[in-house]
Amino acid sequence: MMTLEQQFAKITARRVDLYSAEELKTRLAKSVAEKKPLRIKMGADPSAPDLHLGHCVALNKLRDFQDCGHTVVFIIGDFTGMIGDPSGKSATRPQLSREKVLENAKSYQDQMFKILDPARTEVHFNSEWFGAMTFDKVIRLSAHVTVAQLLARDDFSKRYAANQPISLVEFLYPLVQAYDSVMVRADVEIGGTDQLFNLLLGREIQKVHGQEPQIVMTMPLLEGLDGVNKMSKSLGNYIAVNDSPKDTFGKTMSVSDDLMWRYFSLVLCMPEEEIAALKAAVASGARHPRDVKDELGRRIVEKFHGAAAGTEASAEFARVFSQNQLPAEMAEVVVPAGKIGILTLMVKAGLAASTSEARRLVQAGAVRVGDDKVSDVRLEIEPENGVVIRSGKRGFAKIRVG
RNA sequence: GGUGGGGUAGCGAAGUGGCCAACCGCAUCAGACUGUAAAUCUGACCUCUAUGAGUUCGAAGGUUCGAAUCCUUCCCCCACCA
Repeated sequence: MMTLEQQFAKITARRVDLYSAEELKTRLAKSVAEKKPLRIKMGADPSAPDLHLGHCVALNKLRDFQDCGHTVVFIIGDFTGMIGDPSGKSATRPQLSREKVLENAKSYQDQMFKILDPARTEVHFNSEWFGAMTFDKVIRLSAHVTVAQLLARDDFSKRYAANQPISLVEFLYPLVQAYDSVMVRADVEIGGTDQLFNLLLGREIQKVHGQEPQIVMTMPLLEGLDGVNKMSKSLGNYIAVNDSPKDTFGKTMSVSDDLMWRYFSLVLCMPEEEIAALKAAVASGARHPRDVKDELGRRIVEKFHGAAAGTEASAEFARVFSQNQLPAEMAEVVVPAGKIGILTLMVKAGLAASTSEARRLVQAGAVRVGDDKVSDVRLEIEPENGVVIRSGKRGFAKIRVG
Protein backbone atom coordinates (compact mmCIF):
# COMPACT_ATOMS: atom_id res chain seq x y z
CA MET A 1 0.00 0.00 0.00
CA MET A 2 1.33 3.36 -1.00
CA THR A 3 1.47 6.24 1.37
CA LEU A 4 -0.40 9.39 0.53
CA GLU A 5 2.85 11.11 -0.35
CA GLN A 6 3.78 8.32 -2.74
CA GLN A 7 0.36 8.39 -4.34
CA PHE A 8 0.54 12.11 -4.77
CA ALA A 9 3.99 11.94 -6.33
CA LYS A 10 3.02 9.20 -8.77
CA ILE A 11 -0.23 10.87 -9.72
CA THR A 12 1.20 14.30 -10.35
CA ALA A 13 4.32 13.25 -12.23
CA ARG A 14 4.76 14.78 -15.67
CA ARG A 15 1.70 17.03 -15.28
CA VAL A 16 1.61 20.64 -16.41
CA ASP A 17 -1.32 22.33 -14.66
CA LEU A 18 -2.91 21.24 -11.43
CA TYR A 19 -5.89 22.94 -9.81
CA SER A 20 -5.18 22.49 -7.13
CA ALA A 21 -2.51 20.51 -5.34
CA GLU A 22 -4.17 21.19 -2.00
CA GLU A 23 -7.54 19.99 -3.15
CA LEU A 24 -6.01 16.87 -4.60
CA LYS A 25 -4.22 16.05 -1.35
CA THR A 26 -7.37 16.58 0.64
CA ARG A 27 -9.42 14.44 -1.63
CA LEU A 28 -6.87 11.67 -1.75
CA ALA A 29 -6.81 11.61 2.03
CA LYS A 30 -10.57 11.43 2.10
CA SER A 31 -10.55 8.63 -0.41
CA VAL A 32 -8.15 6.62 1.70
CA ALA A 33 -10.05 7.30 4.89
CA GLU A 34 -13.37 6.29 3.39
CA LYS A 35 -11.84 3.49 1.30
CA LYS A 36 -13.61 4.96 -1.68
CA PRO A 37 -11.71 5.27 -4.97
CA LEU A 38 -11.71 8.60 -6.74
CA ARG A 39 -13.44 8.94 -10.06
CA ILE A 40 -11.00 10.10 -12.70
CA LYS A 41 -12.66 11.38 -15.81
CA MET A 42 -11.38 11.68 -19.31
CA GLY A 43 -13.31 12.29 -22.47
CA ALA A 44 -12.65 11.30 -26.03
CA ASP A 45 -14.06 12.13 -29.37
CA PRO A 46 -14.95 9.05 -31.43
CA SER A 47 -14.65 10.76 -34.81
CA ALA A 48 -11.31 9.09 -35.45
CA PRO A 49 -10.94 5.48 -34.39
CA ASP A 50 -7.17 5.47 -34.15
CA LEU A 51 -5.40 6.22 -30.94
CA HIS A 52 -1.85 7.43 -31.21
CA LEU A 53 1.03 8.10 -28.88
CA GLY A 54 -0.30 11.56 -28.16
CA HIS A 55 -3.36 10.02 -26.54
CA CYS A 56 -1.15 7.71 -24.55
CA VAL A 57 0.23 10.58 -22.52
CA ALA A 58 -3.10 11.04 -20.78
CA LEU A 59 -3.90 7.34 -20.78
CA ASN A 60 -0.64 6.66 -18.97
CA LYS A 61 -1.68 9.18 -16.40
CA LEU A 62 -5.02 7.49 -15.97
CA ARG A 63 -3.17 4.25 -15.49
CA ASP A 64 -1.16 5.88 -12.70
CA PHE A 65 -4.41 6.65 -10.96
CA GLN A 66 -5.63 3.10 -11.45
CA ASP A 67 -2.42 1.75 -10.01
CA CYS A 68 -3.24 3.77 -6.92
CA GLY A 69 -6.61 2.11 -6.75
CA HIS A 70 -8.79 4.75 -8.37
CA THR A 71 -11.49 4.37 -10.97
CA VAL A 72 -11.25 5.75 -14.48
CA VAL A 73 -14.44 7.08 -15.95
CA PHE A 74 -13.96 7.21 -19.66
CA ILE A 75 -16.46 9.20 -21.65
CA ILE A 76 -16.96 8.59 -25.30
CA GLY A 77 -18.45 11.68 -26.81
CA ASP A 78 -20.79 9.87 -29.15
CA PHE A 79 -23.48 12.50 -28.85
CA THR A 80 -21.16 15.30 -29.78
CA GLY A 81 -19.59 13.12 -32.42
CA MET A 82 -22.90 12.77 -34.14
CA ILE A 83 -23.43 16.49 -34.22
CA GLY A 84 -20.12 17.09 -35.91
CA ASP A 85 -17.56 19.22 -34.18
CA PRO A 86 -16.24 22.13 -36.24
CA SER A 87 -13.33 22.68 -33.88
CA GLY A 88 -10.11 24.14 -35.14
CA LYS A 89 -10.55 25.53 -38.56
CA SER A 90 -13.78 26.49 -40.21
CA ALA A 91 -14.04 23.12 -41.87
CA THR A 92 -16.98 21.48 -40.21
CA ARG A 93 -16.38 17.89 -39.41
CA PRO A 94 -18.63 15.42 -41.11
CA GLN A 95 -21.44 14.10 -39.02
CA LEU A 96 -21.07 10.51 -38.10
CA SER A 97 -23.75 7.91 -38.25
CA ARG A 98 -24.75 6.05 -35.14
CA GLU A 99 -23.19 2.87 -36.50
CA LYS A 100 -19.94 4.53 -37.35
CA VAL A 101 -19.67 6.11 -33.92
CA LEU A 102 -20.24 2.79 -32.21
CA GLU A 103 -17.77 1.08 -34.45
CA ASN A 104 -15.13 3.71 -33.70
CA ALA A 105 -15.90 3.54 -30.02
CA LYS A 106 -15.38 -0.20 -30.04
CA SER A 107 -12.01 0.07 -31.68
CA TYR A 108 -11.14 2.89 -29.34
CA GLN A 109 -11.71 0.70 -26.33
CA ASP A 110 -9.69 -2.17 -27.70
CA GLN A 111 -6.77 0.17 -28.06
CA MET A 112 -7.10 2.01 -24.80
CA PHE A 113 -7.15 -1.20 -22.80
CA LYS A 114 -3.62 -1.79 -23.95
CA ILE A 115 -2.85 0.79 -21.31
CA LEU A 116 -5.81 0.92 -18.97
CA ASP A 117 -7.01 -1.76 -16.61
CA PRO A 118 -10.52 -2.72 -17.72
CA ALA A 119 -11.41 -3.83 -14.20
CA ARG A 120 -10.99 -0.28 -12.99
CA THR A 121 -12.56 1.50 -15.94
CA GLU A 122 -16.11 2.66 -16.44
CA VAL A 123 -17.08 3.58 -19.96
CA HIS A 124 -19.93 5.95 -20.67
CA PHE A 125 -21.39 7.40 -23.80
CA ASN A 126 -22.55 10.93 -23.33
CA SER A 127 -25.63 10.31 -25.41
CA GLU A 128 -26.82 8.53 -22.26
CA TRP A 129 -27.71 11.91 -20.81
CA PHE A 130 -27.63 14.28 -23.75
CA GLY A 131 -29.79 12.12 -25.97
CA ALA A 132 -32.79 12.77 -23.76
CA MET A 133 -32.00 16.34 -22.81
CA THR A 134 -34.66 18.84 -23.71
CA PHE A 135 -33.93 22.24 -25.11
CA ASP A 136 -35.07 24.18 -22.07
CA LYS A 137 -32.40 22.35 -20.06
CA VAL A 138 -29.82 23.24 -22.65
CA ILE A 139 -30.73 26.89 -22.42
CA ARG A 140 -30.67 26.82 -18.67
CA LEU A 141 -27.24 25.22 -18.75
CA SER A 142 -25.96 27.91 -21.11
CA ALA A 143 -27.11 30.56 -18.69
CA HIS A 144 -24.19 29.71 -16.47
CA VAL A 145 -21.57 30.85 -18.92
CA THR A 146 -20.91 34.25 -20.43
CA VAL A 147 -19.53 35.01 -23.84
CA ALA A 148 -16.69 36.89 -22.22
CA GLN A 149 -15.74 33.76 -20.30
CA LEU A 150 -15.72 31.73 -23.48
CA LEU A 151 -13.74 34.34 -25.31
CA ALA A 152 -11.16 34.13 -22.61
CA ARG A 153 -10.18 30.77 -23.98
CA ASP A 154 -6.94 31.13 -25.81
CA ASP A 155 -7.84 29.72 -29.20
CA PHE A 156 -11.19 31.49 -29.23
CA SER A 157 -9.69 34.87 -28.48
CA LYS A 158 -7.02 34.38 -31.12
CA ARG A 159 -9.49 33.37 -33.75
CA TYR A 160 -11.86 36.13 -32.84
CA ALA A 161 -9.08 38.68 -33.07
CA ALA A 162 -8.03 37.28 -36.41
CA ASN A 163 -11.56 37.49 -37.79
CA GLN A 164 -11.75 33.76 -38.07
CA PRO A 165 -15.06 32.03 -37.68
CA ILE A 166 -16.12 30.51 -34.42
CA SER A 167 -19.20 28.41 -34.63
CA LEU A 168 -21.79 28.54 -31.91
CA VAL A 169 -21.42 24.79 -31.67
CA GLU A 170 -17.86 25.29 -30.59
CA PHE A 171 -19.01 27.63 -27.89
CA LEU A 172 -21.34 24.94 -26.68
CA TYR A 173 -18.72 22.24 -26.60
CA PRO A 174 -16.98 23.27 -23.40
CA LEU A 175 -20.36 23.34 -21.77
CA VAL A 176 -21.18 19.88 -22.98
CA GLN A 177 -17.91 18.58 -21.65
CA ALA A 178 -18.42 20.35 -18.35
CA TYR A 179 -21.84 18.82 -17.97
CA ASP A 180 -20.35 15.37 -18.51
CA SER A 181 -18.37 15.97 -15.34
CA VAL A 182 -21.57 16.68 -13.47
CA MET A 183 -23.23 13.53 -14.75
CA VAL A 184 -20.41 11.20 -13.80
CA ARG A 185 -19.58 13.05 -10.59
CA ALA A 186 -15.93 13.38 -11.52
CA ASP A 187 -13.38 13.92 -8.78
CA VAL A 188 -10.56 14.60 -11.17
CA GLU A 189 -10.45 15.32 -14.86
CA ILE A 190 -7.41 14.79 -17.05
CA GLY A 191 -6.73 16.33 -20.43
CA GLY A 192 -4.08 17.87 -22.62
CA THR A 193 -2.95 21.42 -21.90
CA ASP A 194 -5.21 22.58 -24.72
CA GLN A 195 -8.13 21.32 -22.68
CA LEU A 196 -7.46 23.48 -19.66
CA PHE A 197 -10.33 25.87 -20.27
CA ASN A 198 -12.86 23.12 -20.78
CA LEU A 199 -11.68 21.27 -17.71
CA LEU A 200 -11.91 24.37 -15.56
CA LEU A 201 -15.38 25.10 -16.80
CA GLY A 202 -16.29 21.66 -15.51
CA ARG A 203 -15.48 22.94 -12.04
CA GLU A 204 -17.83 25.88 -12.43
CA ILE A 205 -20.70 23.84 -13.72
CA GLN A 206 -20.25 21.23 -11.03
CA LYS A 207 -20.44 23.95 -8.39
CA VAL A 208 -23.65 25.20 -9.93
CA HIS A 209 -25.05 21.69 -9.56
CA GLY A 210 -24.04 21.51 -5.96
CA GLN A 211 -21.07 19.22 -6.46
CA GLU A 212 -17.60 19.61 -5.15
CA PRO A 213 -15.55 20.89 -8.10
CA GLN A 214 -13.33 18.40 -9.83
CA ILE A 215 -9.60 18.65 -9.62
CA VAL A 216 -8.11 19.51 -12.94
CA MET A 217 -4.83 18.23 -14.22
CA THR A 218 -3.35 18.76 -17.65
CA MET A 219 -0.72 16.74 -19.41
CA PRO A 220 1.83 17.97 -21.93
CA LEU A 221 1.02 17.68 -25.60
CA LEU A 222 3.41 15.31 -27.26
CA GLU A 223 5.13 16.68 -30.34
CA GLY A 224 4.71 14.58 -33.44
CA LEU A 225 7.31 13.15 -35.78
CA ASP A 226 7.98 16.55 -37.32
CA GLY A 227 9.23 17.69 -33.95
CA VAL A 228 7.21 20.88 -34.04
CA ASN A 229 3.48 20.36 -34.06
CA LYS A 230 1.55 18.32 -31.59
CA MET A 231 0.98 14.78 -32.66
CA SER A 232 -2.27 14.56 -34.51
CA LYS A 233 -3.92 12.46 -37.07
CA SER A 234 -4.74 15.30 -39.39
CA LEU A 235 -1.11 16.37 -39.60
CA GLY A 236 -0.02 12.82 -40.28
CA ASN A 237 2.85 13.12 -37.82
CA TYR A 238 1.74 10.33 -35.54
CA ILE A 239 2.56 6.84 -34.40
CA ALA A 240 -0.66 4.93 -33.99
CA VAL A 241 -1.19 2.37 -31.28
CA ASN A 242 -2.29 0.02 -34.02
CA ASP A 243 0.67 0.65 -36.29
CA SER A 244 2.64 -2.48 -37.09
CA PRO A 245 5.76 -3.09 -34.98
CA LYS A 246 7.82 -2.32 -38.04
CA ASP A 247 6.18 1.06 -38.61
CA THR A 248 6.16 1.96 -34.96
CA PHE A 249 9.86 1.28 -34.72
CA GLY A 250 10.73 3.02 -37.96
CA LYS A 251 8.74 6.11 -37.10
CA THR A 252 10.32 6.24 -33.68
CA MET A 253 13.77 6.18 -35.23
CA SER A 254 12.85 9.20 -37.32
CA VAL A 255 12.16 11.26 -34.22
CA SER A 256 14.87 13.82 -33.66
CA ASP A 257 17.45 13.26 -30.92
CA ASP A 258 16.26 16.32 -29.05
CA LEU A 259 12.69 15.14 -29.02
CA MET A 260 13.25 11.54 -28.04
CA TRP A 261 13.54 12.37 -24.37
CA ARG A 262 9.96 13.57 -24.40
CA TYR A 263 8.94 10.19 -25.71
CA PHE A 264 10.84 8.42 -22.96
CA SER A 265 9.01 10.51 -20.44
CA LEU A 266 5.52 10.84 -21.85
CA VAL A 267 5.08 7.56 -23.67
CA LEU A 268 7.17 5.23 -21.53
CA CYS A 269 6.78 7.13 -18.26
CA MET A 270 10.46 6.81 -17.54
CA PRO A 271 11.30 8.64 -14.31
CA GLU A 272 13.12 11.93 -14.67
CA GLU A 273 16.26 10.67 -12.90
CA GLU A 274 16.65 7.82 -15.36
CA ILE A 275 16.19 10.16 -18.28
CA ALA A 276 18.76 12.51 -16.86
CA ALA A 277 21.17 9.60 -16.52
CA LEU A 278 20.61 8.55 -20.12
CA LYS A 279 21.14 12.10 -21.32
CA ALA A 280 24.36 12.30 -19.39
CA ALA A 281 25.53 9.02 -20.92
CA VAL A 282 24.87 10.37 -24.39
CA ALA A 283 26.55 13.68 -23.63
CA SER A 284 29.68 11.96 -22.38
CA GLY A 285 29.78 9.68 -25.37
CA ALA A 286 29.24 6.59 -23.26
CA ARG A 287 26.17 5.80 -25.31
CA HIS A 288 25.44 6.57 -28.93
CA PRO A 289 22.21 8.48 -29.50
CA ARG A 290 21.22 5.99 -32.12
CA ASP A 291 21.38 3.13 -29.62
CA VAL A 292 19.39 5.06 -27.09
CA LYS A 293 16.77 5.71 -29.72
CA ASP A 294 16.82 2.06 -30.65
CA GLU A 295 16.00 1.28 -27.06
CA LEU A 296 13.19 3.79 -27.16
CA GLY A 297 11.77 2.22 -30.28
CA ARG A 298 12.07 -1.28 -28.87
CA ARG A 299 10.32 -0.35 -25.68
CA ILE A 300 7.50 1.46 -27.43
CA VAL A 301 6.90 -1.56 -29.64
CA GLU A 302 7.00 -3.80 -26.59
CA LYS A 303 4.41 -1.68 -24.87
CA PHE A 304 1.88 -2.39 -27.57
CA HIS A 305 2.98 -5.63 -29.16
CA GLY A 306 4.96 -7.56 -26.57
CA ALA A 307 8.66 -8.10 -25.88
CA ALA A 308 9.40 -10.35 -28.83
CA ALA A 309 8.00 -7.84 -31.29
CA GLY A 310 10.32 -5.15 -29.99
CA THR A 311 13.48 -7.12 -30.50
CA GLU A 312 12.34 -8.29 -33.87
CA ALA A 313 11.43 -4.82 -35.09
CA SER A 314 14.81 -3.54 -34.02
CA ALA A 315 16.63 -6.35 -35.83
CA GLU A 316 14.55 -5.90 -38.94
CA PHE A 317 15.25 -2.21 -38.96
CA ALA A 318 18.98 -2.76 -38.70
CA ARG A 319 18.81 -5.29 -41.52
CA VAL A 320 16.82 -3.13 -43.91
CA PHE A 321 18.17 0.33 -43.24
CA SER A 322 21.57 -0.01 -41.66
CA GLN A 323 22.68 -2.88 -43.84
CA ASN A 324 20.45 -2.05 -46.76
CA GLN A 325 19.14 -5.57 -47.08
CA LEU A 326 15.68 -6.73 -47.94
CA PRO A 327 13.03 -6.92 -45.26
CA ALA A 328 12.03 -10.35 -44.03
CA GLU A 329 8.54 -9.94 -45.35
CA MET A 330 7.19 -7.84 -48.12
CA ALA A 331 4.06 -7.44 -50.12
CA GLU A 332 3.73 -9.89 -52.97
CA VAL A 333 2.30 -8.83 -56.25
CA VAL A 334 1.04 -11.23 -58.85
CA VAL A 335 1.63 -10.23 -62.44
CA PRO A 336 0.93 -12.10 -65.64
CA ALA A 337 3.90 -13.58 -67.44
CA GLY A 338 5.47 -11.61 -70.24
CA LYS A 339 6.97 -8.20 -70.80
CA ILE A 340 5.71 -5.32 -68.80
CA GLY A 341 6.67 -1.66 -68.62
CA ILE A 342 8.46 -0.63 -65.45
CA LEU A 343 6.00 2.20 -64.79
CA THR A 344 2.98 -0.03 -65.12
CA LEU A 345 4.61 -2.62 -62.95
CA MET A 346 5.25 -0.12 -60.18
CA VAL A 347 1.68 1.06 -60.17
CA LYS A 348 0.45 -2.53 -60.08
CA ALA A 349 2.82 -3.27 -57.23
CA GLY A 350 1.48 -0.35 -55.25
CA LEU A 351 4.83 1.43 -55.27
CA ALA A 352 3.42 4.44 -57.04
CA ALA A 353 -0.02 5.97 -57.10
CA SER A 354 0.09 6.88 -60.77
CA THR A 355 2.33 6.29 -63.72
CA SER A 356 3.36 9.91 -63.45
CA GLU A 357 4.58 9.30 -59.95
CA ALA A 358 6.33 6.12 -61.05
CA ARG A 359 8.01 8.10 -63.79
CA ARG A 360 9.26 10.67 -61.31
CA LEU A 361 10.63 8.02 -59.02
CA VAL A 362 12.51 6.40 -61.88
CA GLN A 363 13.86 9.75 -63.02
CA ALA A 364 14.99 10.48 -59.49
CA GLY A 365 16.97 7.26 -59.44
CA ALA A 366 14.90 5.73 -56.69
CA VAL A 367 13.88 2.53 -58.40
CA ARG A 368 15.62 -0.81 -58.57
CA VAL A 369 14.73 -4.15 -60.02
CA GLY A 370 16.68 -6.72 -58.07
CA ASP A 371 20.00 -4.95 -57.59
CA ASP A 372 19.91 -2.93 -60.78
CA LYS A 373 19.00 0.69 -60.72
CA VAL A 374 16.46 1.64 -63.35
CA SER A 375 17.05 4.87 -65.20
CA ASP A 376 14.98 4.43 -68.35
CA VAL A 377 11.27 5.08 -67.89
CA ARG A 378 10.51 3.09 -70.99
CA LEU A 379 12.27 0.00 -69.75
CA GLU A 380 10.33 -3.17 -70.28
CA ILE A 381 11.18 -6.18 -68.26
CA GLU A 382 10.09 -9.74 -68.14
CA PRO A 383 9.88 -10.30 -64.42
CA GLU A 384 11.10 -13.53 -62.94
CA ASN A 385 9.38 -15.13 -60.04
CA GLY A 386 10.55 -13.63 -56.76
CA VAL A 387 12.29 -10.60 -58.17
CA VAL A 388 12.07 -7.61 -55.87
CA ILE A 389 11.17 -4.13 -57.02
CA ARG A 390 12.41 -1.38 -54.73
CA SER A 391 11.28 2.17 -54.65
CA GLY A 392 13.16 4.47 -52.35
CA LYS A 393 14.16 3.26 -48.94
CA ARG A 394 10.82 2.03 -47.86
CA GLY A 395 9.07 0.64 -50.90
CA PHE A 396 9.44 -3.08 -51.55
CA ALA A 397 7.39 -5.47 -53.59
CA LYS A 398 8.07 -9.05 -54.47
CA ILE A 399 6.84 -10.17 -57.85
CA ARG A 400 5.11 -13.43 -58.48
CA VAL A 401 4.43 -14.44 -62.01
CA GLY A 402 1.14 -16.14 -62.47
C1' G B 1 -32.28 42.08 -44.21
C1' G B 2 -28.11 45.73 -45.63
C1' U B 3 -22.82 46.83 -46.73
C1' G B 4 -18.06 45.18 -47.77
C1' G B 5 -14.50 41.19 -48.62
C1' G B 6 -13.68 36.35 -50.49
C1' G B 7 -13.78 31.01 -52.93
C1' U B 8 -6.77 29.24 -57.14
C1' A B 9 -3.49 22.28 -56.80
C1' G B 10 -2.76 18.80 -49.47
C1' C B 11 -2.48 23.77 -46.77
C1' G B 12 -1.21 29.03 -47.11
C1' A B 13 -0.79 32.51 -50.92
C1' A B 14 0.44 35.22 -55.95
C1' G B 15 -1.69 35.87 -60.61
C1' U B 16 -6.91 40.04 -62.83
C1' G B 17 -7.32 38.61 -71.29
C1' G B 18 -2.21 35.33 -74.49
C1' C B 19 4.81 34.37 -72.10
C1' C B 20 -0.44 29.86 -67.06
C1' A B 21 -0.43 23.32 -65.54
C1' A B 22 -0.41 28.59 -63.07
C1' C B 23 5.37 32.79 -58.96
C1' C B 24 6.39 31.71 -53.92
C1' G B 25 6.19 29.41 -48.89
C1' C B 26 4.83 25.05 -45.97
C1' A B 27 3.88 19.97 -46.14
C1' U B 28 5.09 15.63 -49.02
C1' C B 29 8.28 12.33 -52.09
C1' A B 30 13.12 11.14 -54.10
C1' G B 31 18.62 11.80 -54.43
C1' A B 32 23.40 13.24 -51.76
C1' C B 33 25.34 13.24 -46.74
C1' U B 34 23.99 10.13 -42.40
C1' G B 35 22.52 7.16 -37.24
C1' U B 36 16.19 5.95 -42.24
C1' A B 37 18.84 10.82 -37.33
C1' A B 38 18.38 16.15 -37.06
C1' A B 39 20.39 20.09 -39.96
C1' U B 40 21.97 21.11 -44.91
C1' C B 41 22.20 20.78 -50.30
C1' U B 42 19.73 19.07 -55.02
C1' G B 43 15.51 17.63 -57.76
C1' A B 44 10.38 16.49 -58.20
C1' C B 45 5.49 17.58 -56.81
C1' C B 46 -2.68 17.22 -61.88
C1' U B 47 -3.25 12.93 -65.29
C1' C B 48 -2.04 10.01 -69.59
C1' U B 49 -0.77 5.30 -74.49
C1' A B 50 4.28 11.10 -72.55
C1' U B 51 9.97 15.95 -75.86
C1' G B 52 3.31 15.30 -77.20
C1' A B 53 -1.82 15.28 -75.43
C1' G B 54 -5.84 15.82 -71.99
C1' U B 55 -8.38 17.83 -67.81
C1' U B 56 -7.79 22.13 -63.83
C1' C B 57 -8.28 27.95 -60.73
C1' G B 58 -16.47 27.34 -56.31
C1' A B 59 -20.70 25.67 -60.40
C1' A B 60 -23.14 26.42 -65.00
C1' G B 61 -23.62 29.32 -69.20
C1' G B 62 -21.67 33.43 -72.38
C1' U B 63 -18.13 37.12 -74.87
C1' U B 64 -13.34 36.23 -77.51
C1' C B 65 -8.91 33.66 -82.38
C1' G B 66 -7.68 32.95 -77.07
C1' A B 67 -10.29 33.26 -70.12
C1' A B 68 -7.99 31.52 -63.51
C1' U B 69 -8.43 36.53 -65.48
C1' C B 70 -14.25 39.98 -68.84
C1' C B 71 -20.04 39.35 -68.61
C1' U B 72 -24.59 36.68 -66.64
C1' U B 73 -26.92 33.45 -63.27
C1' C B 74 -26.31 30.24 -59.26
C1' C B 75 -23.87 27.94 -54.84
C1' C B 76 -20.80 28.58 -50.60
C1' C B 77 -17.72 31.30 -46.86
C1' C B 78 -16.24 35.57 -43.75
C1' A B 79 -16.54 40.41 -41.30
C1' C B 80 -19.31 44.59 -40.04
C1' C B 81 -24.17 46.94 -39.48
C1' A B 82 -29.34 45.73 -38.25
